[in-house]
Amino acid sequence: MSVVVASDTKEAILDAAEAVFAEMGFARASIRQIVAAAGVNLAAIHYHFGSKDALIEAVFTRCIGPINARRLELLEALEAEHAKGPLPVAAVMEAFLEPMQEMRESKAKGARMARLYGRLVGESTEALHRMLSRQFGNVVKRFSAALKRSLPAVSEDDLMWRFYFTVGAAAHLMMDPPGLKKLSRGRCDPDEVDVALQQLVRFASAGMAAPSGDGKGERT
Amino acid sequence: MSVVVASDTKEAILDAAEAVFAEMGFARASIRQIVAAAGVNLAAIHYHFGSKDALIEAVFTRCIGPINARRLELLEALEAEHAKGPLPVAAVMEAFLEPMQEMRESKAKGARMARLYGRLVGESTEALHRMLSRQFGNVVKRFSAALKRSLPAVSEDDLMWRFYFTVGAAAHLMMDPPGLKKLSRGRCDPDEVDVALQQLVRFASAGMAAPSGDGKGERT
DNA sequence: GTCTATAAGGAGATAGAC
DNA sequence: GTCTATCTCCTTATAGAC
Repeated sequence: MSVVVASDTKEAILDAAEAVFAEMGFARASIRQIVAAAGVNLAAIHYHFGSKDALIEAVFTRCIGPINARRLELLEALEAEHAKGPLPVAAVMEAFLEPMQEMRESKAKGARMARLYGRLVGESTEALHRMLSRQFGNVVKRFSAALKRSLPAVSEDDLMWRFYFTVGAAAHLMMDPPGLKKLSRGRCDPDEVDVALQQLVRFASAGMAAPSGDGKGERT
Repeated sequence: MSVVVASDTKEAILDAAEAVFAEMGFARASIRQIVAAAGVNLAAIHYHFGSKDALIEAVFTRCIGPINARRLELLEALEAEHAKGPLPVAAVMEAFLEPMQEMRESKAKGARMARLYGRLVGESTEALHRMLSRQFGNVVKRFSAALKRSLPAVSEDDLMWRFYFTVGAAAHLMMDPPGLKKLSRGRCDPDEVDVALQQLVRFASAGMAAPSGDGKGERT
């Protein structure tokens, strides 16, 4: 009853590559480590993917695709729910941030994907940059429009800046959990994903809605 | 009148290493590229620093040290100025964020250091992590205390989370200027450092002062 | 302190048998 | 599709002359 698993070794390589890239970063990870982890032959990577760079792209797409799909799904549900009234900014931010964080809940694979996700932003070469633009273009467009609807008083440029800062905050959280744990001496634990998500949503929502300093009157 | 330049080649290596690391990342940069850029011999790096890892640490320290010193300086000036009244949160955030951004103003070296700074957070190995903790420990302690004074209504843990998110947003901005420029189709330019700083300070200040959701009533 | 020369190994990629 | 064997290149690091 084999419905075809699309080549067993190809999937094994992708799984192993995801783990190794997440742990080592793209540059330091070697294809020899990956094939060892996958239990396949060295030449298999070049047979199935052609090169290490192509493998990186494949892992990247497989990782980020479902997250972005889920983001758009949540946003659409949100827009349907609030078809008439205003779109709460916190809900929009949660639709963006939760799919990334919820991956961390399924312990093994989640943690790996989270680390990988952070690396994608951090270790940006020109090739990775082009991929990021391609993968995120639609998400950015859709969320920008939603945020514009949520916060009509904030200019489009301001929203763009703030959305970008939010991505940075989220990426930092994904990439570097030990940092916060150490600096807070254990009191703040990014591995408590629901707490982390709540903190991030609150921070980002407030940042998004910040007064635009067209005048000069900001007040704490 | 040589007042000793602390070994000419050592400085040349540090300068070149800073540039190469900033451009390539720590892992992909090779010491051969560095000695070529510095115009010194291959063996000089091992003579002066011992290993590539030690060179990374030296470059890191030289890069981050003045920034953190300036941060503390600005914070102390701020505390002196507001000895009695409350400490405006936006001013505290600016004291933290401006030294990093102002580096970018001196075009050549500034841009390199900014990129390097971003990489330090992004490309974190365990060794780099220990260094980050060491270099940032004092800064975090001092700014946490200041923020606590600025925002007595926000819990210490919340402040810690939010400070961490701010670091992520700033690092993202340092590391990945093309990302924002591309996504905004050129409208938002991180190379306009004063605009970028203003945007970041506003976003972070609002995020810092976000309502702590002790109850459940958040409102846009 | 600075150099040349080289050691010793890891990297990505490939040819060709099975 | 999978394997072995190997090619070629580049890496960090070091030994030892000057």
